[in-house]
Amino acid sequence: MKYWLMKTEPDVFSWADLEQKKIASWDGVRNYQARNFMRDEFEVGDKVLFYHSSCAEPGIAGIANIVRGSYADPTALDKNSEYFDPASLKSGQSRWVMVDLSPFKKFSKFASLAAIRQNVNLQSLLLLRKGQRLSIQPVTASDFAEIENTWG
DNA sequence: GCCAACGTTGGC
DNA sequence: GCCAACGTTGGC
Repeated sequence: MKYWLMKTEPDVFSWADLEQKKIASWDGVRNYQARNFMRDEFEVGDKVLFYHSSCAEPGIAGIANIVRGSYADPTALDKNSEYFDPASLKSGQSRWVMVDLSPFKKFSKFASLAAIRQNVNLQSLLLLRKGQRLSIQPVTASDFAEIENTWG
């Protein structure tokens, strides 16, 4: 089983939205590195730290489960979608993929970015690296355990 | 709203 | 294949 961190703007899609939907398609990823993680490495059962970004209090709200592996993201071909990708339409197929996930556990205490920063055991977390903008990041088993044990 | 740090695009 | 210009991310 692998561990990941996935960023989302809560104004667009939040942990509460995930709990309400039960199963959500993670569409709209338009970055090759992030796509390749989903396409090549994501497996059903992987665990995901659900991260709220670009908001008043950035941080991890809970843990989600991958319930379906990667498949074509159809929004790339949809002219009316904000995620429309002209290059995909031109080639006739979406070059982007998505996965499905479900809520697994809401954290008992929200793991704010500020609090994560202060944890001496999490200093190698990619999220804390300067200039790190990847919306999907791998997380080590030990970092995942530290986060779950501290805030889960 | 600012801006640093990236990623992508496109002319050459 | 280089690289300048441009666009995006995301914390603050």
